[in-house]
Amino acid sequence: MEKKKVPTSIKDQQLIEKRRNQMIKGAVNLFKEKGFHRTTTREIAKASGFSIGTLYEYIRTKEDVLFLVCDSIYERVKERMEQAIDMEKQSISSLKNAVRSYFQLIDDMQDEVIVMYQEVKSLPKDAQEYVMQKEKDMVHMLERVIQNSLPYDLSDKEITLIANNIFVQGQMWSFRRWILQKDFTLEEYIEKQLSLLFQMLNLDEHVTKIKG
Amino acid sequence: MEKKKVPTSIKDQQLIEKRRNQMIKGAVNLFKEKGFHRTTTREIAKASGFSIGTLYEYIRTKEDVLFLVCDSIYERVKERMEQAIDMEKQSISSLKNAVRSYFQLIDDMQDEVIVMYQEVKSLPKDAQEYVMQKEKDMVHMLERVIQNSLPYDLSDKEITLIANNIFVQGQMWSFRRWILQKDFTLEEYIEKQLSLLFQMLNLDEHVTKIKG
Amino acid sequence: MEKKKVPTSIKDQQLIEKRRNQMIKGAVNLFKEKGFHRTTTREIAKASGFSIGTLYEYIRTKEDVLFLVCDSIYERVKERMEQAIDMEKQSISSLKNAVRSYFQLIDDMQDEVIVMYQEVKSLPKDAQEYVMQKEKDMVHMLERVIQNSLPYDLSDKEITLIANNIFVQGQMWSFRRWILQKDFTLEEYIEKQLSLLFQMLNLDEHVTKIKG
Amino acid sequence: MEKKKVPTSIKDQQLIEKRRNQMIKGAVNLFKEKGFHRTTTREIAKASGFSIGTLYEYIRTKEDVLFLVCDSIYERVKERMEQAIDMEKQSISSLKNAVRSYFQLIDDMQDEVIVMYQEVKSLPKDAQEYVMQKEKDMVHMLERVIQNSLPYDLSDKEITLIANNIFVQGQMWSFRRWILQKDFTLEEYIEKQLSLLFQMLNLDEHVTKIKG
DNA sequence: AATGAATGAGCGTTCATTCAT
DNA sequence: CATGAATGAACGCTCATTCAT
Repeated sequence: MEKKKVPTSIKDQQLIEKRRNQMIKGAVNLFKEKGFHRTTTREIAKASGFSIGTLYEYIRTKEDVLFLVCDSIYERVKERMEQAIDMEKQSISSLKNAVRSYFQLIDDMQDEVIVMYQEVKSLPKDAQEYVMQKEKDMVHMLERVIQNSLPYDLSDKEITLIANNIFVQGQMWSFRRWILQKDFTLEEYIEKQLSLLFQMLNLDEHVTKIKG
Repeated sequence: MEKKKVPTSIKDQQLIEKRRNQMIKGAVNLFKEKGFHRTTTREIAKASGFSIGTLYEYIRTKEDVLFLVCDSIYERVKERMEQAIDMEKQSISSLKNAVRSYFQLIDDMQDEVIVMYQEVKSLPKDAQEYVMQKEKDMVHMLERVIQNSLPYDLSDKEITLIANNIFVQGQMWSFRRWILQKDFTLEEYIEKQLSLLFQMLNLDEHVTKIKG
Repeated sequence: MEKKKVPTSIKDQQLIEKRRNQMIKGAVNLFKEKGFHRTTTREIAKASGFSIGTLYEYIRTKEDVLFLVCDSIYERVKERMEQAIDMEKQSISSLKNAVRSYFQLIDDMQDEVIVMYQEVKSLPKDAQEYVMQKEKDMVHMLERVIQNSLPYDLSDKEITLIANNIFVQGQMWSFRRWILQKDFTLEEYIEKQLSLLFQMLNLDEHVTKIKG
Repeated sequence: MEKKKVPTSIKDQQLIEKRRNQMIKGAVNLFKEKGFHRTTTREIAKASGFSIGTLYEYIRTKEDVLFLVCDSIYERVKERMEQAIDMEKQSISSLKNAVRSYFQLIDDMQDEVIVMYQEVKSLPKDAQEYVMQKEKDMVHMLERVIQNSLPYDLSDKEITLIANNIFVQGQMWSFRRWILQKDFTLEEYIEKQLSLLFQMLNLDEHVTKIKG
């Protein structure tokens, strides 16, 4: 898929990158604290370290900021997932590693994940679709890991479902932190979810069976 | 927990109830369509069938409307979950029924579920906690069903985790509809999730094992 | 032609009329001084005697104010022209009276005429057409007076041209005041223009010939 | 009258002239399309073929551009009027030629004439007076032609009035095009106006009397 | 108890102008 | 001389909230 471009009146590509990174950094913090709608463009400009006029040299609308933020989060998540998932030698343990890395990464980016999940709907339709596509790509990565790791075959639907479950269980660690993070450490959470997963997949040679 | 009260200047309790129901009905539709922030108080008043002045006789702030709406949705969800879960005779099949009913109900109230999950963060802190408590109550219900249905014992943590997983898999049917509902019918989704769940719980006598 | 309606959220028709008159009065003065573009909506609100919020209860856009102003000016001009032109007993002297009244009226409404002539182009297309139609109506009135007053026949084109000439000579008294009003009093201007007109129409029994 | 100078920080006179001509050319088209206020300095710079920074090396304010444009238009109009009016051998037919040329020229420069008449009011006071002076000069030229062409004497006031009428009838062809140019071709318009003029001046040996 | 006109703080956005490079 | 990134005052407009009737 084509990278969606946000128009700007600035010509220096490096400067665009630099300023937009400032912007994203500033905006994520604000969105996390008060949400997209309650954050003003002036606050974004200030948090980014430049004036409101300069902000608008690099975007057209406030929604562009949100898009830039979402896009950057996905990009970073995807990048890290790709690193974590070594597609060469796939085995049960590589599935385990992939899931672990994914959960780890969600934990690192908790705030970003929350921002994304609460604000994508504020994006204009086309940007929403673009972002959904990215999410589909990520679920797809999980699907492939599962498929390649299992010593037996599962139907596509089952794989899809399991991948989505894992994906959402990751996000859940962020957006249900108020209920989960008082009962579980990250490690516990990861190991318990993995244990359930492997139980489900009948791959429990490596983990204690839920019920003996 | 005490029912959270929204102050009003009106004395007649019946009238308050009536007007607030009009309000919730009108507002929920608007929130579904355009979200809380994009909906104006005038629109809410109009959709409720009275004037902006009257609206403000029954609430103090716009956020009160959101709270009323969220509260009402939770109430309805909880009510239906309670009906679905027959706590008397608990068995494996009653767990199955409970999960089925829960997924069914989420499907019925898709829009409402989305409204809730996208807008709670706009609630003032105290209302957020109130609503979170309700959600905890609901997860608790699931926990009890699981505990009472299983022919063996699981640790509290495992039960909590499984309950949360089920809970979120329900919500996922709503807020990931764009990815799930093109691949699955509701029935398929329910049965496949149940199948995975029972596999995980080693209760697969009733369902085909994922892998023989 | 249908009267173009400017939407408002106010229900009380009398109040609308009252507030809009305040608005028009305030706005004409400002437009006259600094032009439409240099006048801010806050200034209009202030000059109208109410807040910016109230201003926008009675209009949708700043351009609506301009339209209201233009419409009101035309309405007043047209009204006075209609009074001045007694269509019953048309004669040479009634033509004279009509022109005199028209010039008189332009003098009374100098500022308004200037506002109109400098700002109509700032109106949105549809409002421009509406206003042009009104102007055509007014030229038409002059055409009829000419036609009915003359003791002989003129071609339609000649009548159109003469009517337009008179019409513009009127306006010219306003928008070329800096060149005309230092050489002529209004009476002089009227009588001299009438004299030239009657010379042109060969109706000079009542006026001294330009050249004896 | 002294030529009004627009300050610049550039030394090279030829370059100034060159750049300003680029500027006028670009700006006039933009002003035609969208008016002075709706045109941005960036657009002017772009249309002129250089950067916004460079634009501001050759002017101090946006209004300077407008002045340069108006000045240039007046200059061109005046120049052509001077060519058209041969002051040597003045006769009735030279009056006719002068008027014809003037109308012709207005037709050629319709858009420019409209720009001028709609935007002069946006000029600063001193520039307005400068431009008004130019217009007085032009009316003066018409006055002299009339005076020198007539076989009899007219009072100064009569001459002034007739000159202004002619002048405005020319402009009218531009700014009332929506009403005139659907009924008249330019030739028709010229001949009919000339016919009325000569009737008025009792110079109708060459044209059919309006009424025999 | 119901109405709806009034308010004004505050929003997103623009654009003339400056000035370091 | 030329560039274009940076600035921020100012704009048009919205909408939650109040309060006189």
